Amino acid sequence: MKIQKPRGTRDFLPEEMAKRKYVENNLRDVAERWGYGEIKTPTFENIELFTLKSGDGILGEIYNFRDKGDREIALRPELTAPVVRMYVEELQKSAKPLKFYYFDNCFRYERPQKGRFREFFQFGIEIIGSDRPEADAEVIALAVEMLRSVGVSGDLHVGHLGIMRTLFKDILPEHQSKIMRLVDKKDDKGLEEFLEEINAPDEMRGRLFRLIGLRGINAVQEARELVGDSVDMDRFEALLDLLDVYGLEYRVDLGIARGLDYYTGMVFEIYCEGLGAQNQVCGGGSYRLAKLFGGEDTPSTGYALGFDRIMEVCEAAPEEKTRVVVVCFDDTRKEGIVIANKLREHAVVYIDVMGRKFKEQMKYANTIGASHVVIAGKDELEAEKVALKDMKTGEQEVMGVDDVIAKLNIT
RNA sequence: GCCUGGGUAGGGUAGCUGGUUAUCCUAUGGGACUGUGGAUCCCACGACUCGGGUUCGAAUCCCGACCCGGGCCCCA
Repeated sequence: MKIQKPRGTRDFLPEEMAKRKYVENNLRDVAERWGYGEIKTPTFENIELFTLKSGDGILGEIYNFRDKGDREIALRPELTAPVVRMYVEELQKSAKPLKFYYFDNCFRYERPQKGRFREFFQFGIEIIGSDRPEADAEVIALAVEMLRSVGVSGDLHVGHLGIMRTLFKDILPEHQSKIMRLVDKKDDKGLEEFLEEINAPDEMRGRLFRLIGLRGINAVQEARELVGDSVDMDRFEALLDLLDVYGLEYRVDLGIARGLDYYTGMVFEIYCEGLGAQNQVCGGGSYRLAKLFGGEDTPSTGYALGFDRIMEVCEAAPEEKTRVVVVCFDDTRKEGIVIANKLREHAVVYIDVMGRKFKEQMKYANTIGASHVVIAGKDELEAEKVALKDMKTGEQEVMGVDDVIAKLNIT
Protein backbone atom coordinates (compact mmCIF):
# COMPACT_ATOMS: atom_id res chain seq x y z
CA MET A 1 0.00 0.00 0.00
CA LYS A 2 1.16 3.44 -0.91
CA ILE A 3 1.97 5.77 1.94
CA GLN A 4 0.08 9.02 1.77
CA LYS A 5 0.67 12.33 3.45
CA PRO A 6 -1.49 12.89 6.51
CA ARG A 7 -4.91 14.40 6.06
CA GLY A 8 -4.91 18.15 5.68
CA THR A 9 -1.22 18.44 4.81
CA ARG A 10 0.35 19.32 1.48
CA ASP A 11 3.47 18.84 -0.61
CA PHE A 12 4.77 21.88 -2.43
CA LEU A 13 6.46 21.25 -5.78
CA PRO A 14 9.16 23.52 -7.19
CA GLU A 15 6.82 25.56 -9.35
CA GLU A 16 4.53 26.37 -6.47
CA MET A 17 7.38 26.85 -4.03
CA ALA A 18 8.84 29.47 -6.35
CA LYS A 19 5.59 31.37 -6.14
CA ARG A 20 5.24 30.95 -2.39
CA LYS A 21 8.81 32.02 -1.85
CA TYR A 22 8.25 35.07 -3.98
CA VAL A 23 5.17 36.12 -2.02
CA GLU A 24 6.89 35.39 1.27
CA ASN A 25 9.86 37.52 0.30
CA ASN A 26 7.62 40.42 -0.64
CA LEU A 27 5.92 40.27 2.75
CA ARG A 28 9.25 40.00 4.51
CA ASP A 29 10.57 42.94 2.61
CA VAL A 30 7.66 45.14 3.68
CA ALA A 31 7.98 44.07 7.33
CA GLU A 32 11.69 44.83 7.30
CA ARG A 33 11.17 48.24 5.75
CA TRP A 34 8.73 49.10 8.52
CA GLY A 35 11.40 48.23 11.06
CA TYR A 36 10.19 44.83 12.20
CA GLY A 37 12.71 42.09 12.94
CA GLU A 38 12.20 38.42 12.23
CA ILE A 39 11.83 35.98 15.08
CA LYS A 40 11.42 32.24 15.25
CA THR A 41 9.86 30.26 18.08
CA PRO A 42 9.73 26.47 18.56
CA THR A 43 7.41 24.34 16.49
CA PHE A 44 6.09 22.82 19.71
CA GLU A 45 5.46 24.32 23.11
CA ASN A 46 4.23 23.21 26.49
CA ILE A 47 0.53 22.83 26.12
CA GLU A 48 -0.39 25.24 28.92
CA LEU A 49 0.75 28.09 26.72
CA PHE A 50 -2.32 27.49 24.62
CA THR A 51 -4.78 26.22 27.19
CA LEU A 52 -4.10 29.07 29.63
CA LYS A 53 -5.90 31.70 27.69
CA SER A 54 -8.49 29.55 25.97
CA GLY A 55 -9.31 26.77 28.40
CA ASP A 56 -9.33 23.04 27.80
CA GLY A 57 -12.03 23.45 25.21
CA ILE A 58 -9.44 24.01 22.52
CA LEU A 59 -7.71 20.71 23.17
CA GLY A 60 -9.86 19.11 20.54
CA GLU A 61 -8.27 21.31 17.89
CA ILE A 62 -4.69 20.96 19.04
CA TYR A 63 -2.13 18.42 17.94
CA ASN A 64 -0.72 17.33 21.27
CA PHE A 65 1.25 14.44 22.69
CA ARG A 66 3.13 13.37 25.74
CA ASP A 67 6.89 13.20 25.21
CA LYS A 68 9.33 10.69 26.66
CA GLY A 69 9.86 12.93 29.69
CA ASP A 70 6.12 12.85 30.32
CA ARG A 71 5.65 16.47 29.33
CA GLU A 72 2.41 17.48 27.66
CA ILE A 73 3.45 19.06 24.37
CA ALA A 74 1.44 20.85 21.67
CA LEU A 75 2.29 21.69 18.07
CA ARG A 76 1.64 25.42 17.93
CA PRO A 77 -1.85 26.25 16.69
CA GLU A 78 -0.96 29.93 16.29
CA LEU A 79 1.95 32.25 16.93
CA THR A 80 0.77 35.12 19.08
CA ALA A 81 1.00 33.18 22.33
CA PRO A 82 4.52 31.88 21.58
CA VAL A 83 5.70 35.38 20.74
CA VAL A 84 4.36 36.77 24.00
CA ARG A 85 5.88 33.84 25.87
CA MET A 86 9.21 34.63 24.29
CA TYR A 87 8.84 38.25 25.27
CA VAL A 88 8.05 37.41 28.88
CA GLU A 89 10.84 34.86 29.05
CA GLU A 90 13.66 36.99 27.72
CA LEU A 91 12.77 40.47 26.54
CA GLN A 92 10.73 42.23 29.19
CA LYS A 93 13.36 44.80 29.94
CA SER A 94 14.14 45.67 26.33
CA ALA A 95 13.53 49.10 24.88
CA LYS A 96 9.95 49.56 23.75
CA PRO A 97 8.35 49.18 21.40
CA LEU A 98 9.43 45.75 20.30
CA LYS A 99 8.52 45.01 16.71
CA PHE A 100 8.58 41.46 15.42
CA TYR A 101 7.48 39.53 12.40
CA TYR A 102 7.32 35.81 11.78
CA PHE A 103 6.48 33.34 9.06
CA ASP A 104 5.88 29.77 10.13
CA ASN A 105 3.68 26.76 9.97
CA CYS A 106 0.93 26.11 12.51
CA PHE A 107 -1.17 23.05 13.21
CA ARG A 108 -4.82 22.62 14.00
CA TYR A 109 -6.88 19.48 14.08
CA GLU A 110 -9.82 20.63 12.00
CA ARG A 111 -11.88 19.42 9.11
CA PRO A 112 -9.92 20.49 6.00
CA GLN A 113 -11.67 22.50 3.31
CA LYS A 114 -10.89 25.27 0.88
CA GLY A 115 -8.29 27.55 2.46
CA ARG A 116 -8.13 25.46 5.60
CA PHE A 117 -5.52 22.81 6.31
CA ARG A 118 -4.20 20.97 9.30
CA GLU A 119 -0.76 22.34 8.63
CA PHE A 120 -0.98 25.91 7.44
CA PHE A 121 1.21 28.99 7.31
CA GLN A 122 0.86 32.29 9.03
CA PHE A 123 2.75 35.49 8.38
CA GLY A 124 2.29 37.83 11.29
CA ILE A 125 3.62 40.79 13.17
CA GLU A 126 3.40 41.94 16.77
CA ILE A 127 4.26 45.26 18.30
CA ILE A 128 4.80 45.08 22.03
CA GLY A 129 4.80 47.88 24.56
CA SER A 130 2.38 50.47 23.25
CA ASP A 131 -1.33 50.84 23.82
CA ARG A 132 -1.58 54.03 21.81
CA PRO A 133 -3.70 54.56 18.70
CA GLU A 134 -0.49 55.19 16.78
CA ALA A 135 0.56 51.60 17.32
CA ASP A 136 -2.86 50.28 16.34
CA ALA A 137 -2.91 52.42 13.22
CA GLU A 138 0.58 51.37 12.18
CA VAL A 139 -0.30 47.73 12.55
CA ILE A 140 -3.41 48.04 10.41
CA ALA A 141 -1.61 50.09 7.80
CA LEU A 142 1.16 47.53 7.69
CA ALA A 143 -1.31 44.71 7.15
CA VAL A 144 -2.90 46.51 4.25
CA GLU A 145 0.49 47.39 2.80
CA MET A 146 1.65 43.80 2.99
CA LEU A 147 -1.38 42.59 1.12
CA ARG A 148 -0.98 45.36 -1.40
CA SER A 149 2.64 44.35 -1.98
CA VAL A 150 1.47 41.00 -3.29
CA GLY A 151 -1.42 42.39 -5.27
CA VAL A 152 -4.21 41.48 -2.88
CA SER A 153 -6.89 43.95 -1.91
CA GLY A 154 -9.57 43.18 0.61
CA ASP A 155 -12.27 44.75 2.73
CA LEU A 156 -10.89 46.18 5.93
CA HIS A 157 -13.19 46.12 8.94
CA VAL A 158 -12.17 47.90 12.12
CA GLY A 159 -13.80 47.69 15.51
CA HIS A 160 -13.10 48.08 19.19
CA LEU A 161 -13.98 45.63 21.93
CA GLY A 162 -13.54 48.05 24.80
CA ILE A 163 -16.51 50.03 23.56
CA MET A 164 -18.82 47.06 23.53
CA ARG A 165 -17.51 45.84 26.84
CA THR A 166 -18.47 49.05 28.64
CA LEU A 167 -22.04 48.11 27.85
CA PHE A 168 -22.02 44.91 29.83
CA LYS A 169 -19.42 45.46 32.48
CA ASP A 170 -21.92 44.27 35.09
CA ILE A 171 -22.41 40.92 33.42
CA LEU A 172 -20.58 37.74 34.45
CA PRO A 173 -17.31 37.23 32.50
CA GLU A 174 -18.38 33.87 31.09
CA HIS A 175 -21.60 35.41 29.88
CA GLN A 176 -19.63 38.23 28.31
CA SER A 177 -17.51 35.85 26.35
CA LYS A 178 -20.56 33.96 25.15
CA ILE A 179 -22.12 37.21 24.04
CA MET A 180 -18.93 38.11 22.16
CA ARG A 181 -19.03 34.80 20.41
CA LEU A 182 -22.60 35.30 19.27
CA VAL A 183 -21.84 38.83 18.16
CA ASP A 184 -18.86 37.62 16.18
CA LYS A 185 -20.98 35.04 14.43
CA LYS A 186 -23.58 37.70 13.67
CA ASP A 187 -26.10 35.33 15.19
CA ASP A 188 -28.69 37.92 16.21
CA LYS A 189 -31.31 35.35 16.99
CA GLY A 190 -29.03 33.34 19.23
CA LEU A 191 -27.90 36.53 20.91
CA GLU A 192 -31.48 37.59 21.58
CA GLU A 193 -32.23 34.22 23.11
CA PHE A 194 -29.15 34.21 25.24
CA LEU A 195 -29.78 37.71 26.58
CA GLU A 196 -33.26 36.56 27.46
CA GLU A 197 -31.86 33.51 29.19
CA ILE A 198 -29.51 35.47 31.43
CA ASN A 199 -32.11 38.12 32.10
CA ALA A 200 -30.13 40.99 30.73
CA PRO A 201 -31.70 44.41 31.32
CA ASP A 202 -33.90 45.52 28.43
CA GLU A 203 -32.19 48.83 28.22
CA MET A 204 -28.78 47.23 27.77
CA ARG A 205 -30.11 44.82 25.18
CA GLY A 206 -31.40 47.58 23.00
CA ARG A 207 -28.14 49.46 23.21
CA LEU A 208 -26.10 46.39 22.40
CA PHE A 209 -28.10 45.61 19.29
CA ARG A 210 -27.89 49.17 18.09
CA LEU A 211 -24.15 49.26 18.80
CA ILE A 212 -23.23 46.12 16.88
CA GLY A 213 -25.30 47.32 13.99
CA LEU A 214 -23.35 50.55 13.68
CA ARG A 215 -21.43 50.99 10.46
CA GLY A 216 -19.75 53.72 8.52
CA ILE A 217 -18.62 57.24 9.22
CA ASN A 218 -21.27 58.18 11.72
CA ALA A 219 -20.72 55.06 13.77
CA VAL A 220 -18.36 56.70 16.23
CA GLN A 221 -20.68 59.58 16.91
CA GLU A 222 -23.64 57.27 17.38
CA ALA A 223 -21.62 54.94 19.56
CA ARG A 224 -20.66 57.84 21.74
CA GLU A 225 -24.32 58.64 22.19
CA LEU A 226 -25.07 55.04 23.06
CA VAL A 227 -22.33 54.25 25.54
CA GLY A 228 -21.10 57.65 26.57
CA ASP A 229 -17.63 59.14 26.64
CA SER A 230 -14.71 56.94 27.60
CA VAL A 231 -10.99 56.56 27.08
CA ASP A 232 -11.71 53.76 24.62
CA MET A 233 -14.04 55.98 22.62
CA ASP A 234 -11.39 58.66 22.41
CA ARG A 235 -8.73 56.20 21.37
CA PHE A 236 -10.92 54.61 18.78
CA GLU A 237 -11.70 57.98 17.32
CA ALA A 238 -8.02 58.88 17.30
CA LEU A 239 -7.27 55.60 15.59
CA LEU A 240 -9.76 56.25 12.80
CA ASP A 241 -8.24 59.65 12.38
CA LEU A 242 -4.82 58.10 11.89
CA LEU A 243 -6.16 55.54 9.45
CA ASP A 244 -7.27 58.50 7.35
CA VAL A 245 -3.75 59.88 7.58
CA TYR A 246 -2.47 56.56 6.23
CA GLY A 247 -4.99 56.96 3.45
CA LEU A 248 -6.75 53.70 4.19
CA GLU A 249 -10.23 52.74 3.18
CA TYR A 250 -12.02 50.98 5.99
CA ARG A 251 -15.36 50.19 7.40
CA VAL A 252 -16.14 50.77 11.04
CA ASP A 253 -17.71 47.60 12.37
CA LEU A 254 -18.40 47.50 16.07
CA GLY A 255 -19.77 44.02 15.59
CA ILE A 256 -16.34 42.44 15.22
CA ALA A 257 -15.68 40.33 18.28
CA ARG A 258 -13.06 37.93 16.94
CA GLY A 259 -14.47 35.08 18.98
CA LEU A 260 -11.41 35.20 21.19
CA ASP A 261 -11.27 36.19 24.76
CA TYR A 262 -7.92 37.85 24.87
CA TYR A 263 -8.41 40.85 22.63
CA THR A 264 -9.01 43.94 24.69
CA GLY A 265 -9.10 46.96 22.41
CA MET A 266 -8.92 47.54 18.69
CA VAL A 267 -9.78 44.57 16.50
CA PHE A 268 -9.69 44.32 12.72
CA GLU A 269 -10.26 41.81 9.97
CA ILE A 270 -9.64 41.80 6.24
CA TYR A 271 -11.78 39.75 3.87
CA CYS A 272 -11.23 38.69 0.28
CA GLU A 273 -13.39 37.48 -2.55
CA GLY A 274 -12.95 34.09 -4.10
CA LEU A 275 -12.18 32.03 -1.02
CA GLY A 276 -15.52 30.42 -0.30
CA ALA A 277 -16.41 30.07 3.35
CA GLN A 278 -12.91 30.89 4.55
CA ASN A 279 -12.72 34.43 3.25
CA GLN A 280 -10.75 36.06 6.04
CA VAL A 281 -7.14 36.65 5.02
CA CYS A 282 -6.09 38.70 8.00
CA GLY A 283 -7.18 39.16 11.58
CA GLY A 284 -5.73 40.96 14.52
CA GLY A 285 -6.08 43.46 17.29
CA SER A 286 -4.64 44.62 20.56
CA TYR A 287 -4.41 42.37 23.57
CA ARG A 288 -2.78 41.88 26.95
CA LEU A 289 -1.38 38.40 27.31
CA ALA A 290 1.96 39.03 28.99
CA LYS A 291 0.47 39.06 32.46
CA LEU A 292 -1.28 35.78 31.89
CA PHE A 293 2.06 34.20 31.05
CA GLY A 294 3.69 35.45 34.23
CA GLY A 295 5.05 38.77 33.01
CA GLU A 296 4.23 42.37 33.73
CA ASP A 297 1.03 43.64 32.20
CA THR A 298 2.08 44.82 28.75
CA PRO A 299 -0.05 46.12 25.91
CA SER A 300 0.50 44.59 22.47
CA THR A 301 -1.00 44.70 19.04
CA GLY A 302 -0.59 42.31 16.17
CA TYR A 303 -2.14 40.31 13.42
CA ALA A 304 -1.68 37.19 11.37
CA LEU A 305 -2.08 36.83 7.62
CA GLY A 306 -3.43 33.53 6.37
CA PHE A 307 -0.58 32.83 3.99
CA ASP A 308 -2.28 29.92 2.23
CA ARG A 309 -5.37 31.95 1.59
CA ILE A 310 -3.28 34.75 0.18
CA MET A 311 -1.70 32.24 -2.19
CA GLU A 312 -5.19 31.29 -3.34
CA VAL A 313 -6.13 34.79 -4.40
CA CYS A 314 -2.87 36.45 -5.33
CA GLU A 315 -1.75 36.70 -8.91
CA ALA A 316 1.78 37.86 -8.20
CA ALA A 317 4.44 35.60 -9.65
CA PRO A 318 8.20 35.76 -9.87
CA GLU A 319 9.89 36.54 -13.16
CA GLU A 320 11.02 33.54 -15.14
CA LYS A 321 14.72 32.95 -14.74
CA THR A 322 16.99 32.58 -17.73
CA ARG A 323 17.95 28.95 -18.09
CA VAL A 324 20.98 27.80 -19.99
CA VAL A 325 21.81 24.23 -20.91
CA VAL A 326 25.38 23.20 -21.53
CA VAL A 327 25.36 20.49 -24.15
CA CYS A 328 28.40 18.30 -24.55
CA PHE A 329 29.56 15.04 -26.09
CA ASP A 330 31.00 11.93 -24.58
CA ASP A 331 34.52 13.17 -25.27
CA THR A 332 33.89 16.65 -23.86
CA ARG A 333 31.85 15.94 -20.71
CA LYS A 334 34.55 17.04 -18.31
CA GLU A 335 35.14 20.27 -20.17
CA GLY A 336 31.36 20.77 -20.16
CA ILE A 337 31.24 20.55 -16.39
CA VAL A 338 33.97 23.16 -16.04
CA ILE A 339 32.18 25.52 -18.41
CA ALA A 340 28.83 24.99 -16.68
CA ASN A 341 30.40 25.83 -13.34
CA LYS A 342 31.80 29.04 -14.72
CA LEU A 343 28.47 30.04 -16.20
CA ARG A 344 26.66 29.31 -12.94
CA GLU A 345 28.08 32.48 -11.50
CA HIS A 346 25.82 34.34 -13.90
CA ALA A 347 22.82 32.21 -14.81
CA VAL A 348 20.82 29.11 -14.03
CA VAL A 349 22.76 26.35 -15.76
CA TYR A 350 21.85 22.74 -16.51
CA ILE A 351 24.15 20.00 -17.72
CA ASP A 352 23.31 16.43 -18.66
CA VAL A 353 23.49 13.80 -15.93
CA MET A 354 21.60 11.12 -17.84
CA GLY A 355 24.31 10.08 -20.24
CA ARG A 356 22.22 11.38 -23.12
CA LYS A 357 23.36 11.84 -26.65
CA PHE A 358 23.70 15.21 -28.26
CA LYS A 359 20.30 15.28 -29.83
CA GLU A 360 18.54 14.19 -26.66
CA GLN A 361 20.29 16.92 -24.74
CA MET A 362 18.94 19.46 -27.20
CA LYS A 363 15.51 18.00 -26.74
CA TYR A 364 15.83 18.30 -22.98
CA ALA A 365 16.87 21.92 -23.32
CA ASN A 366 13.70 22.47 -25.25
CA THR A 367 11.43 20.74 -22.72
CA ILE A 368 12.69 22.73 -19.77
CA GLY A 369 12.29 25.95 -21.74
CA ALA A 370 15.94 26.94 -21.87
CA SER A 371 16.54 30.28 -23.50
CA HIS A 372 20.04 29.37 -24.64
CA VAL A 373 22.17 26.33 -25.23
CA VAL A 374 25.92 26.35 -24.93
CA ILE A 375 27.45 23.66 -27.08
CA ALA A 376 30.81 22.37 -25.94
CA GLY A 377 32.10 20.24 -28.79
CA LYS A 378 35.58 19.13 -29.69
CA ASP A 379 35.88 21.52 -32.62
CA GLU A 380 34.89 24.56 -30.57
CA LEU A 381 36.99 23.61 -27.56
CA GLU A 382 40.10 23.20 -29.66
CA ALA A 383 39.76 26.88 -30.53
CA GLU A 384 39.02 27.63 -26.85
CA LYS A 385 35.48 28.55 -27.74
CA VAL A 386 31.93 27.25 -27.46
CA ALA A 387 28.82 27.68 -29.55
CA LEU A 388 25.97 29.76 -28.11
CA LYS A 389 22.58 28.97 -29.54
CA ASP A 390 19.53 31.11 -28.99
CA MET A 391 16.63 28.69 -28.65
CA LYS A 392 14.06 31.23 -29.69
CA THR A 393 15.59 32.41 -32.90
CA GLY A 394 17.65 29.32 -33.58
CA GLU A 395 20.68 31.50 -34.27
CA GLN A 396 24.04 30.14 -33.30
CA GLU A 397 27.42 31.75 -32.89
CA VAL A 398 30.87 30.53 -31.87
CA MET A 399 32.59 32.58 -29.16
CA GLY A 400 34.64 32.42 -25.97
CA VAL A 401 33.01 31.63 -22.63
CA ASP A 402 33.51 35.21 -21.46
CA ASP A 403 31.63 36.44 -24.49
CA VAL A 404 28.81 34.06 -23.64
CA ILE A 405 28.59 35.57 -20.18
CA ALA A 406 28.55 39.08 -21.60
CA LYS A 407 25.88 38.16 -24.09
CA LEU A 408 23.66 36.45 -21.51
CA ASN A 409 23.84 39.41 -19.17
CA ILE A 410 22.61 41.75 -21.87
CA THR A 411 19.59 39.70 -22.83
C1' G B 1 -17.94 15.85 15.05
C1' C B 2 -22.22 16.58 11.20
C1' C B 3 -24.36 17.01 6.01
C1' U B 4 -23.10 16.44 0.82
C1' G B 5 -20.40 15.14 -3.93
C1' G B 6 -16.28 12.32 -5.47
C1' G B 7 -11.75 8.60 -5.76
C1' U B 8 -9.50 4.15 -12.66
C1' A B 9 -1.21 4.76 -14.53
C1' G B 10 2.59 11.01 -12.81
C1' G B 11 -1.64 14.29 -15.05
C1' G B 12 -6.44 13.95 -17.85
C1' U B 13 -10.07 10.17 -19.18
C1' A B 14 -13.42 5.55 -21.26
C1' G B 15 -15.66 1.55 -18.98
C1' C B 16 -19.45 1.77 -14.04
C1' U B 17 -27.81 -1.27 -16.49
C1' G B 18 -21.71 -7.02 -13.34
C1' G B 19 -18.76 -11.34 -17.99
C1' U B 20 -11.93 -12.61 -21.93
C1' U B 21 -5.86 -9.50 -21.59
C1' A B 22 -9.42 -2.32 -18.40
C1' U B 23 -9.85 2.31 -23.29
C1' C B 24 -7.69 6.57 -25.20
C1' C B 25 -4.71 11.14 -24.72
C1' U B 26 -0.59 13.15 -22.37
C1' A B 27 3.82 12.89 -19.48
C1' U B 28 8.18 9.90 -18.48
C1' G B 29 12.40 6.31 -20.02
C1' G B 30 14.53 4.12 -24.46
C1' G B 31 15.01 3.57 -29.85
C1' A B 32 14.49 4.90 -35.35
C1' C B 33 18.55 9.50 -35.90
C1' U B 34 26.41 8.32 -35.07
C1' G B 35 27.31 17.14 -33.88
C1' U B 36 21.73 20.57 -33.68
C1' G B 37 15.43 21.24 -30.25
C1' G B 38 9.67 21.52 -30.79
C1' A B 39 7.31 16.81 -35.68
C1' U B 40 6.45 11.57 -36.77
C1' C B 41 6.76 6.35 -35.86
C1' C B 42 8.08 2.10 -32.67
C1' C B 43 9.07 -0.09 -27.80
C1' A B 44 8.87 0.24 -22.58
C1' C B 45 6.77 2.04 -18.08
C1' G B 46 2.44 2.62 -15.48
C1' A B 47 -3.95 2.44 -12.52
C1' C B 48 -9.28 0.18 -10.75
C1' U B 49 -7.69 3.99 -2.78
C1' C B 50 -8.03 0.02 1.06
C1' G B 51 -10.86 -3.88 3.63
C1' G B 52 -15.16 -6.77 3.96
C1' G B 53 -19.83 -8.53 1.69
C1' U B 54 -23.30 -10.21 -2.48
C1' U B 55 -22.18 -13.39 -6.88
C1' C B 56 -20.09 -18.86 -10.66
C1' G B 57 -17.79 -14.03 -11.71
C1' A B 58 -16.97 -7.10 -9.04
C1' A B 59 -13.52 -1.24 -11.49
C1' U B 60 -18.90 -1.91 -11.92
C1' C B 61 -23.76 -3.58 -6.80
C1' C B 62 -23.83 -3.13 -0.98
C1' C B 63 -21.28 -1.81 3.80
C1' G B 64 -17.13 0.26 6.38
C1' A B 65 -12.41 2.81 6.52
C1' C B 66 -9.03 6.26 4.29
C1' C B 67 -8.25 10.51 1.25
C1' C B 68 -10.00 14.88 -1.81
C1' G B 69 -13.70 18.85 -2.89
C1' G B 70 -18.08 21.92 -1.04
C1' G B 71 -21.04 23.36 3.19
C1' C B 72 -21.95 23.32 8.77
C1' C B 73 -19.75 23.33 13.83
C1' C B 74 -15.35 25.63 15.20
C1' C B 75 -11.72 29.04 13.98
C1' A B 76 -7.51 30.63 20.30
